[in-house]
Amino acid sequence: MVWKVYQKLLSTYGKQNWWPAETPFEVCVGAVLTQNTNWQNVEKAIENLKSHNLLFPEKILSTPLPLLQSLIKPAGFYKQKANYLKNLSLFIVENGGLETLKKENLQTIRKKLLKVKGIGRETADSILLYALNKKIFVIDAYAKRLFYRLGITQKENEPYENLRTLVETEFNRHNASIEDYKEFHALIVKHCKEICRKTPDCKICNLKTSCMLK
DNA sequence: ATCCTGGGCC
DNA sequence: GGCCCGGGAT
Repeated sequence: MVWKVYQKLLSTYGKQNWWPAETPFEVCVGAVLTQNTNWQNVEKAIENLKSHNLLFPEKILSTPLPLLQSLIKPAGFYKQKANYLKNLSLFIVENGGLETLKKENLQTIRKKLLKVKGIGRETADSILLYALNKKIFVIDAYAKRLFYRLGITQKENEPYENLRTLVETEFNRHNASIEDYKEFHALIVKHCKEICRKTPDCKICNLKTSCMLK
């Protein structure tokens, strides 16, 4: 079922080629800044950091907190997120940088990431998949909503790990690649932003034949 | 007025 | 489980 949804979304929208970023560290920063925030506003914050040449963990650490806060203000929740960015940057530096961290086992990195204050499951898995190229699926509010509406899940607030396991089990049965993991999450975001919104636009939805909403 | 690719804290 | 954080676009 989940695999068919992926195929349908892929043929509808085509490849998304996520994550939009120039470096793995930019992915990490974006993953934190986009927490409960429109990506449009995240782009403004990232542009501010770029124009000050701060998109490096060491630079984030040496930036005075008030300046960091003001630069990321467009992304909202700027006081907590400034601290989150410093926590994450410190973690990366202490682990010898992203390239070194990448060599470690997925579950080892995930456990360590989740101990960083400000890095929850979705943010950790986004970093693992898109910055460290690890095979793990990212669940977000869109995926929860979409799967519930399609009838794949019964509860609207199905626990994160249940959904992740659901997708990964089926994807592995189909010998899915890391690219498939990346594309599916990106496609879910695109579909839910444009069609399967809070108030869905079912008339123009390509998934409606297999959707419980109809 | 509502919504946005959540997470921490109680 | 509920509440708070928050600017920007619509």
